[in-house]
Amino acid sequence: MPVGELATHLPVSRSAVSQHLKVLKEAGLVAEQAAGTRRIYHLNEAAVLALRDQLDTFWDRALSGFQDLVERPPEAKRKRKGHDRAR
Amino acid sequence: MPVGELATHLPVSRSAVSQHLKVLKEAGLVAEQAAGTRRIYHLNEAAVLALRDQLDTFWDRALSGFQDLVERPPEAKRKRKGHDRAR
DNA sequence: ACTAACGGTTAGTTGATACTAACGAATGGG
DNA sequence: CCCATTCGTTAGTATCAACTAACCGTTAGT
Repeated sequence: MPVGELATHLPVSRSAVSQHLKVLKEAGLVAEQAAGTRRIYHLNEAAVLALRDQLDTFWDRALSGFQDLVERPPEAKRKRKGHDRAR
Repeated sequence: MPVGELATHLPVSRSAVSQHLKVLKEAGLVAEQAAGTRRIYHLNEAAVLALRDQLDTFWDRALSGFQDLVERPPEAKRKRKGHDRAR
């Protein structure tokens, strides 16, 4: 999606959008293609999913670490429920 | 764990820890018990897990929303893998 | 060449966050 | 009562994220 169009959907200026997209691009979460004067941005879905996985791992470790810290008897283990996309 | 002890494990001042704990308490993520001059803080595990769930839901929606936005053909659905605590 | 459209970049502003040092209230022991 | 310990709170400081307006380079049509 082009920057300008993207910005029409958001409550901020086109310039702000441009700046955010720059950060996202540098992080590898979006990719950009030039089309004339337009810059078409695409989500890098694999990277976003990887980010999610990393956050998931972070949470797993954090919760595991907290469990150690308070030295409580371990509760019955609870598997994370699966999440299907509801569409 | 008492505030002062907690602070010895962290790279910030005791006062900073106290301030953070206040925010966490107000958010319901920790609970406090007075023991003399000491304040013993406990994690509110249920609340932390609920927060994680909410973040999880947020991500589900965000990813679902992004999928709509780019109007790509839906990929084969991938169930989230289960996470067992490795301990 | 001129013009319009697009978007990256810069400078400036604002508000939030995180920190430290210091103060003082509360607790408990001698 | 005095003293030491603990910790919440305040004031001040620094950093950073997020924003806007403006500028200007690039592209493409006439």
